[in-house]
Formats: sequence, C-alpha cells, structure tokens
Amino acid sequence: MMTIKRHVTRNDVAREAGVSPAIVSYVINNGPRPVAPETYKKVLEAIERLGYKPNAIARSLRLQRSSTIGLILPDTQNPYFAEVARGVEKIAFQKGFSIILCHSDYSLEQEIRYVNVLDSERVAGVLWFPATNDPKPHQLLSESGVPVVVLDRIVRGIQAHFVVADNFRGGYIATKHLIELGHRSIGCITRPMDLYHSQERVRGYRAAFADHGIPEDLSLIVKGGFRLEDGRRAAKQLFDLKPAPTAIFAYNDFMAIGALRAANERGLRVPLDVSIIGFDDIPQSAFTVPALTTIRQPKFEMGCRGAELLIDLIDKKKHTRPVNSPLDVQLIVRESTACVNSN
Amino acid sequence: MMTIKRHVTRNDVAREAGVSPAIVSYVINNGPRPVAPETYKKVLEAIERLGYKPNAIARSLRLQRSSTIGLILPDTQNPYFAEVARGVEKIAFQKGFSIILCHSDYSLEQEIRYVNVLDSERVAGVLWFPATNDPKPHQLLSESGVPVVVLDRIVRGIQAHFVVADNFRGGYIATKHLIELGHRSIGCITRPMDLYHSQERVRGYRAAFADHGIPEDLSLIVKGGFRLEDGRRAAKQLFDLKPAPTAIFAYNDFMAIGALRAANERGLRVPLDVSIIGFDDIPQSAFTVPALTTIRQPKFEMGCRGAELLIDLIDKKKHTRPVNSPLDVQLIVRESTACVNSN
DNA sequence: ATGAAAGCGCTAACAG
DNA sequence: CTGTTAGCGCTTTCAT
Repeated sequence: MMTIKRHVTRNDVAREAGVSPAIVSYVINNGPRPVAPETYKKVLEAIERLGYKPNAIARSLRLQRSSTIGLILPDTQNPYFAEVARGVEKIAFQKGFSIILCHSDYSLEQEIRYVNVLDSERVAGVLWFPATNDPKPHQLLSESGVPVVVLDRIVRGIQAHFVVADNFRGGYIATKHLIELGHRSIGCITRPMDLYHSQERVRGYRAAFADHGIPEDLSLIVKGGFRLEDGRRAAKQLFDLKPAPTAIFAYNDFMAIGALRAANERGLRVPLDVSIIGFDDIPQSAFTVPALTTIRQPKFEMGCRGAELLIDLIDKKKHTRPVNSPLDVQLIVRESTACVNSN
Repeated sequence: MMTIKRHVTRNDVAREAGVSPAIVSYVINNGPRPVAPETYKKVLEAIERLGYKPNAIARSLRLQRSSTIGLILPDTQNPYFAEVARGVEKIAFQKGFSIILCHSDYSLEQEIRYVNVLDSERVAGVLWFPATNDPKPHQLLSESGVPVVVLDRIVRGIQAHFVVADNFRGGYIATKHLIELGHRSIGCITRPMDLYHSQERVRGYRAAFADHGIPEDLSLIVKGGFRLEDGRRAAKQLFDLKPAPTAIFAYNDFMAIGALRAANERGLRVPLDVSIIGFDDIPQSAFTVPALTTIRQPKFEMGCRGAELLIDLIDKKKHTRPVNSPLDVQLIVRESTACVNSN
C-alpha cells in the first residue's frame, strides 16, 4: 500500500525553507529579483529535500505562453521527415522546449485539425512541413499570433519564414561530380517542373554544364514523377537515345534505383557503363544499394536551423509589445551542405 | 498594420451570449450540468462568432492533468520506432491527446532528463520504449503517479504494463515457412540470448521443428550481434558446415542482408540455393532487397495497443481516488500479426 | 436551469 | 532583500 503523493508545490517549498513563495520563484528563475546567497541556499535545499518540480502548466498559464512547439509533418515514417524531426527535437530540447508531434498524413484537413489543437494548447510556435500547397494552416496560425517557420517547401502566396535546402547547389554538385568522372552526355530525370525543388535542381544541373563549357542537350532532360517506376521509365527512354547518355542525374534515389534497374535490364553495368546519382530521400539507400551515389540533403541541419529560427522569433515576440506588428517577412534559404556521398 | 488579437476567453463568450461563464463551460464539456436548449444555442453562436478556442492550459491547470502523453523512444530515425510512433499518434489523436516526442538517443541519462521534463509538464501518461534495461525511468514516473506503458521490451525487476509483439509466433512462422518450402536443415542466426526477444524467436524456431517432427541440430544456432556484419560472419560460419544448411532464419533483416552477402560471396544464389528470412526492422528492406523474405512485425499495432492501454489507465485513474492504490500490475503480451511478407 | 465564487500553481507588480 | 497579492482561464461546488 503506497499513498500517491500530491505534487509538491511552490508553497510547500516556501514553508519548508521558511521564506515566501515569491522567493522560491526568484530562485528557480534566477530572477527577476536578487536573492540573498543564504536564502538562496535554504531554498535550494528545501527543493532538493522535497523533490520539488515546478508545474510547467501553471507557469504557462501565468505567462500566457507555453514552452511547447508544434511540429506538423506529413509522416514520421518517411525517413526524410524523420531526420528533420530529429534536428528539430535536438535544438528544441537544448533550448528548453518540448515538441508536440503532429502527423498531417499528407492531408490539408488533418493539418487544420492539428493547427486548432496546437492553438488550444497555446504552443509557443509551430514548425510546419506543408503537406500541400495550401497556405491555410499558416494563415490560421498567424491570425492567432503564433510564430511559424515553414520547412523545406516554398508555399506561394504567403509571407512567411522559410528554411529550405540549397537545391541548386545539390544539382550543381551532382552534375559536376559526373562531369569530373569524365562524362559529357548526362541525362536528367526530374519531377514535373512546377515544384520549386525541381526547378532549382535542374537549374544547378544546367549551371554545371555552363561552368564547364560543355554544350547542353535539352533532350536529355526527362520529366517524370517521383517514384521508382517513374525513374525506370524515364531511364529507358534515355537509354533509347542514340547516342545514349553515359550518366544519369535523378531527382531522388527512388527514381535513381528505378534507373539502376532499367540499366540492369539493358545489360549495362553500374557504375562501369553508366553512372547514376540522385538526392537521398531514403537515408539507407546508399547503404542497401551499393552501386548508387547520392547527394546528401541537409535534412537534420534543416530541422536544426528551423528550430533555431523559430525560437528566435518566439524570443523576439516575448520582448516586443504584441500590437500593430506588421508581419515580419523574411525568406531564408540556407546553404545546403549537400555533398557527394558514394560508397 | 494588423493588431494581434488577445485570445478570446470564456468570459468574452459569456458576455457575448449574455450568460454566465459557467454555462459556457457546460456547453463546451457537455456537462456536468444540463443547459436549456435555447441557452445552448446562444452560446454556440457566440463561440462561433468570436472564434473561441478553449485554453487547454487553463483547463489542465484546473484539472490537475493535461491531455498530453509523453512518448519516449531512442530515435525516430530508426524506422522501427517511427512505425510504432505512428500508431501511438493515431490513437492519441483519436482520443484527444497530444504527443510530446522525446528522443532518449539510446541513453539512460537522456531518458531521465526527459522524464523530469514530462513530469513538469504534468503529462497524463507516458509511453516508454526503453533504451536500456534500467528500470529507473519507470520508477521515477510511477513515484509521481504517472501511468506508464512499456513498449516492446521486457524490463526485468519492475511491475509494469508491457505491450510486446509475439516474437515466439514470429520465429515459428518464419521457420514453418522455410520447412514448407522443403528445407530440412535450417540455420538460425540470433542475438545474444539474454534478450527476451531472442529467446522467444529461437523458442519459436525450435517449436516449429518439434511440430513438424524434424530432429533438431543445435549446431545450426549461431549467436551473433545484430548488425549486418554480424549476420555475414555468422552465415559464413554456417556455410562452412558440412553439410551446410539450405536456409537461414536471421534475427532481423540487417543480419539477413549480411547473410545474403555471405551467400553471394560463396556463389550461392538466393533464394534458389539458399533461402533467407529475417524479421523486418527496416520496413523498406523487402523493397530494396528483393531476394529477402521478411516477417512483418506488428510495430504500428503495438503503438496503437500501447496508446489504447495507456489511455485506459489514465481514464481509470481519473475515476478512482488517487490514494492508497496499489500498483495495478498487468503483463500484456499481444498476439503478433506476424506474417510472411515476401516479394 | 443558472449565477457567483473558490482555487488550481505560478509570475511579477506593489509595498515594504 | 523579502512578503503580499492580483490575476492567468478554467471547472465545479455552493448557492439560488
């Protein structure tokens, strides 16, 4: 038989230490007023003795602001998002914030439901990995005065803080790598060009040719989807060309694996007859598919940078009067640490 | 220039609707006291008009209990944990709970740090995926009266609620599958036997032989680590036997991939010369490594069951007086939906 | 069926 | 340097 203890409160500590409750707060928060060293010690001892843990909920209510950050993403099971989440959590923990995990499941409706939950929970801020191109979730949060940072996607039509990888640089590095291997005819398998990421990666691909003084052949750029099968189909199409390219730069590793299969079906050896390179959406791809070379995307770093930026915004908000503040617009594109990661 | 609105409060709604604040609560919570239909309608309209969202923090403070659940796991980047997390989040959202994501990073110290955070946040309960065999995190939470459900691991020396997959059944199914393919000599690559999971899987392996009237050969059981290299080494050892086994049951797919490499190095074709099967720790393994057959582990389902159980405990606690309650001990081992998942 | 009011644990302004 | 106290927004008991 054990009695479940009531939580120890600040008043308990004050009584135990023989001081007023306010002093206990000053000790815990290291301010805003000074405390005599002796008193300080007494309080610390009382806290220790009673095992006091400040009630974060009461604190949040009083401060009108919790120390919790919402993280909305389509699906943690996708290793891509998982890696971003890891970076977010790391920084958040360091700075004393907790993460509320919200799966939008690639659905705008679910995003909106979670936005309402987060609003009710009075989160200090939100990191948003958009599931669609609809800016609604951002609007709703902004209207409630919740700072938002958008991760890895450019949603058009809103003024917001974005943290995205340097896709241009990635495409450039990939192509440069292939050129330096001696390739001159390099196919490019991309997504539909309406996406910001596609545009940037292809722009990098083309810039590499320009910088190396190699003439471009636009027929080598094939627009596909984004799944393995799409890559396979696109690669087949490239291998049908005469002469066929000796290297392929694919939008991501799913399509790169598809291209690899297409190459195998032709009896081509990778990377002896043809070199294939793609961006890593699956971190393990380079590991389980040895013939593949990948461009590492700075997912973890993006998560970190996003969290840092968001916490900056939160702190800034704390110190400014929350009136008549125009939307603080800023487009942040961080340098990608993209690098060739071959094994 | 837009003015950031103060959050609408219950009192605002009461004033707008011309009723007392209590009524607003009764409407929101559907109780505990009845409200006249007319009044009810007036309140709903006022809520709608003002866009009122109840403040979950104030609610939590008053109720001495938040609607938040802590999820402690080693690392979301591991697809195994990610899938469990997905199940947890699904159920939690359904039942109106938010998830606070805590990475222990395989470290007891970090687990304990997060336990303290969760305790401060006055979470309603915790789902714990232990990083080590140390029961300390569970003890700390129990002492604070926080319900805990332990996921996928049996931590010895504590009375707790466990939700684990049916590893015995998985080992049995895997071996039965190989036997039914015509194999009689089946190697078993396992982890050190101190782990509950290893023991159970090997027990299933042996039971399959017994049930099919096939004599066992204990020299076919090789204890290894759990990484790819360990599997490769163990498989080499098995292939050195005369006669060598024609099939291998590996503890997980990392080791199965290792075994596959060892087979390739011997010039054996998989699955023509030798069949290899393992538990899926990486969901994509069967996808990226076509020759592999895997046993699907019910990770998602475990997450769901764990969350359901935890929420039951939370509800039960709510309705009982929190005094003199002995630890409510229960060992729950759910049937695995393990099934052969070959492609 | 409704209103009034206490109080959850904390921060910080006010008063010594 | 320290004590006292007013709320933060809500639930619920006590009145009516």
